[in-house]
Formats: sequence, C-alpha cells, structure tokens
Amino acid sequence: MTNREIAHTLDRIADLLQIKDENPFKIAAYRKAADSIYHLDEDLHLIYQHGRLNSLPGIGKSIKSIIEELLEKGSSEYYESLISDIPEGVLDFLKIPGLGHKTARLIYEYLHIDNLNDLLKAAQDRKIRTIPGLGSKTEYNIKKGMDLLQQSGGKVTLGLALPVAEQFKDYLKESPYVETVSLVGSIRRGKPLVSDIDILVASHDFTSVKNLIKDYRAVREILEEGPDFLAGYADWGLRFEIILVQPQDYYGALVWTTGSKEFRNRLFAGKDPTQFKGLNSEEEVFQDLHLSFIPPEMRENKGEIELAGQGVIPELVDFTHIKGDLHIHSDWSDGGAKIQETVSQACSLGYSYIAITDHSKSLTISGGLSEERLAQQGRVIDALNQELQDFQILKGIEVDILKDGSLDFSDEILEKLDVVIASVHSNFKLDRDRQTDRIIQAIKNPHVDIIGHLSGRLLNRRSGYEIDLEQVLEAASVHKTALEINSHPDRLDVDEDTARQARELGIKIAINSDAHHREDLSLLHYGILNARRGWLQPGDVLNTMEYNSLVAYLENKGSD
DNA sequence: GCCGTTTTCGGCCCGACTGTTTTCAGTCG
Repeated sequence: MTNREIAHTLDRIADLLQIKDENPFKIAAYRKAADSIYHLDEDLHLIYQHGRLNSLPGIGKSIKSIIEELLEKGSSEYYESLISDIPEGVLDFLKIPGLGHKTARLIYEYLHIDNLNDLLKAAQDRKIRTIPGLGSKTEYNIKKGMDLLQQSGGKVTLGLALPVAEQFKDYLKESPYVETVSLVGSIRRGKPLVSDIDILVASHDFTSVKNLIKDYRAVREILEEGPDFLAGYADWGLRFEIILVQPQDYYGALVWTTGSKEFRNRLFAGKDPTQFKGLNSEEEVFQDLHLSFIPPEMRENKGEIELAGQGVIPELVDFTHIKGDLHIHSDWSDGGAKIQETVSQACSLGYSYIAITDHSKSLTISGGLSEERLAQQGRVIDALNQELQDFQILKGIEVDILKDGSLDFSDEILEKLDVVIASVHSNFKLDRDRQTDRIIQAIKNPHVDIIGHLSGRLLNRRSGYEIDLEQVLEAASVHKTALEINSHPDRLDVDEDTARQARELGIKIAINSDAHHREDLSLLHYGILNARRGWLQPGDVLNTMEYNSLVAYLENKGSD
C-alpha cells in the first residue's frame, strides 16, 4: 500500500468511529495520524523497515500496529471489524455537503440504506423526513448534493490522478520494450477534473508492453484489450487506457491523443494522424499543419488554433518564471511547518522569497493569530531575515473577510504588513448581492493585495458561493487588487475561465500554494497548469516579479 | 488514541450557522 492509501484507510477508520459516535479525541487521533502520513515525503515501507514508525508524530502503539498490518497484508483486522458494523457504502453519504456522520448513521439505522442510489431514492420518495430529527430541508439537501456528485460524472481531481499516472508512466519508461511514453488526454492538458488516465506508448513489441501493464502492481483489473490498446482500473478505482503505436507514428499520435475532441477534429480536419510519420517532435507535426506549436494546456479549441495560424501563440507562464510563493501557513496557525523549514524548502525550489500568511483571529479552529501573536511573529521574521542571504520572508496574513465585508484586523495592523490576502471562510450561503458586496468591500480596502480562493469551490465537494463575477472583476480591476490562483488541487480557484477574464481586464494573478506543510509548496505546479489553461503569461503573474519589484508594486498598491 | 522536563493520567476541544425544534444537536471551517 502507498502512503496515500494508508492515510486514506486511517481517515476512513476515523469516519467509521465518528459514525459510531466514539470518543472524539480518539477520532482526532486517527485523523492526525492520517494527516501526518499523507504529508510524509518518504515511503512508509522504508520508514517501517528502518523501525522508525514510532518517530512519526501522532503515531503511537495502536495506530503503528494497524499501519504495520496494512503494509504487510494490505488489510487491517480493525478496519474489517468496523465495516462489518457499518457498511462502507454509508461512508459515501459523507460526500454530500451538509450531511455528516450523525445523519449518516441515523439514515442507515432507520432505513437500512447503505448506498448512494438508494439514498437518493429515499429522498425522492420522501422517506428521509420520516426519520425523527430530519426534515424536508435534509431531503432537499440530499437531492441537491447528489446532483453535484452526478455532475462530476465520476471524475476525479487531478491531484488524485496525476501522481498515479506519473508513477504508471515511470514504470513503463523503465522497460526496454518501451521507446517513448507520455501522459496524454485531459491529464496532460492539466484539467482540474479528469475521467481517466491516458498514456501513449511507442514500442515495436506491443505484446510485451501489454504483459508489462498486466503485471504492474497498481493495475487492479483489465477491462478491455485490443490490438493496440489496453484499458482497465488502477489504484483508487482510476480508469486507465494505454494506447500503443509504432515509434515512427509517435508524435502524430501524441498530438492526436492530447487535444480535446473539438481541438483534434479541427486540427486534423479529416487527416489521419498516421500520415505524420518519422517526425522528431510535436513541433514538427504543427509545422506540417502550418501552425506554430500549441502548448498542451491550450489544446481545447478556444481560439488557440487561429492564433497558431497567425504564429502568435502567447508565451505561457511556467514554473521557471516563479520567484516566490505568497500564501503559506506556518505552525503559528494551522500549518505543520516551522517558518525556517518552509524557507529551506522554498530555497530548494529556487525561490527568492516567500510570504508567511497565517490565519487571522476569527478562524479560531485554525489557530488564527491575535494582534499580539502577529506582532510577535513579525519580530521572529525580522530576526530570520537578518540571518538569511539572498532570500526574503515577507510578513503577511490571510485575513478573514467577515460577514459584513469588514476585515478581521484593523487597517493600522494591515498597513504594517507586506502582503495581505483577504479570504472568505464563513457564511458561504449569503445571497448573491450580499456575498458580492462583501467581497468587493475587501477588494476596495487599499491594504488588501490579493483575494484568496475567490469562489470558495472545493472540487467534487462544494460549489462556489454565489457571487456576481462581473462586478467583482470590475472592482478588482479598478482597485488593482490581485486575485489568487489557489494551487491546491481541490480548489484551483480562481478557475481557468476567470483567470483568462482577469487577464483581459489587466488584473494581476498570484499563483499561490496555500501550503500548510513543507512539501505542499510543490502544489504550485497544479496552479501553474491552471494558469496556463487560462492563457496567463509571466507578466500577468504577481509572483514572477523579482523581490524588489514586487515590494515596490505592493507598496504602490497600498498608497492608492 | 496520543502525548508528556510541572504529568504515565488527564488533557486534548472552538464558535457560528443551520435545521428541526421550542432549547438544542449536527455540521463545518
């Protein structure tokens, strides 16, 4: 089992215990252990072999033995005993926003329902309201939640699929039968939600490659096999399809299999991709079509083919342009890392600055900083900056936008900070006008530099709150307030369309990791993909600026 | 269930909003 799978199992144990109404601290212990493992940057197998499981935070005697069992046998007796009591399907109820553990248990106990389909049927048949304590609102909520789940059509986040896909690709790459291999399809285009993992393989020996795939440890089931393809399920129930081509057909096929259907149909317009034989790169395929190279993230037929025809494809932002990260949490609030640890991680990524932006006081659950603690943190950062060479830590805050649009800290406090991100963390259900006004008020505050995760969406879990986007973008443009692309793969907020609109209005975008752990800094790669899908160029992005220019820009903003 | 240099037992754990109620339990960030 991989680290992620073990973390996931511990999380499910926590959910099952919560449904059974166990001691909340015991539940929290399992969650903490899961979180600790999820954020490890070392393979658990290795840690286990070296006898270091005990040294991991939040892992004591009991959880250690569960982990050992999972590593050795791939299953845990404790987990099995829990699901003999509460069927696994009941856990799926928790995917419905607003439906928690208590309600899940109530529904299971009263109606003996243990899967989402039956749950929806019960809601439609008005049976949920017959359960004491539940009413018509809960019924409506279930139907609405199921709509949201069905809309995603079984798609999974890129954050789940990409690591599995990369490992699959690396596995194939090592084989002598494989000449070249690439991820293709929506995953290569960096779509936030993908339905499957598509991989293109060039080989002279299809049979050997197919056997290789069947032997891969992460392949759970083969569904379909043709002369030049193999499809099935990998870990996490992820669907995969491997397409096999002869090496001379590889680059034509790479362009063919990467673009969206609309893109492909227009680009090739009846031509067969196998007519592009013996080419050495994708660039040559585009050349043969009298087009300049189109980056994979743009291949959606949204106007890029026209630009390529004129030879004016924009230079998109990429990771090498990024000079720093402007949204990072530390152990001063709900982050897991010390500021120094984050700095060393940032240095290893080649950054020259970061902003520490912990939560503000209203977000008590996340250990939001009081005015005093913020000042104290500022002094610690000053001292660290004294020691650092060629690196700067900016003093910042992720300040809460309160219900009435005011901010959690006074202007006098915000004024002293280098970077102020203002974000909504509460009152998601305000009506559209009030929500819009609330955010625009924050945008107007001269000390606010960036609006964090503007829509509040959580992919596959929660739609964004209702806002009038046009009005918000207009205000951001007028007041020169930047918007964030929050790189967390569950958020990717703002989305690509909003990013593109913002760019057209001259609004700067900050591509931020919103890291809560040291290794989360790398999540910025997802934000880059999103930015590229929004056609952003280096000049559109705040954190491509060198430190001095950035500080000058931010100061100028504050003095508006 | 985990943790610990005031502790091997007793803390850990917050507050607002929502829905179903009629004073409170459940959910969520």
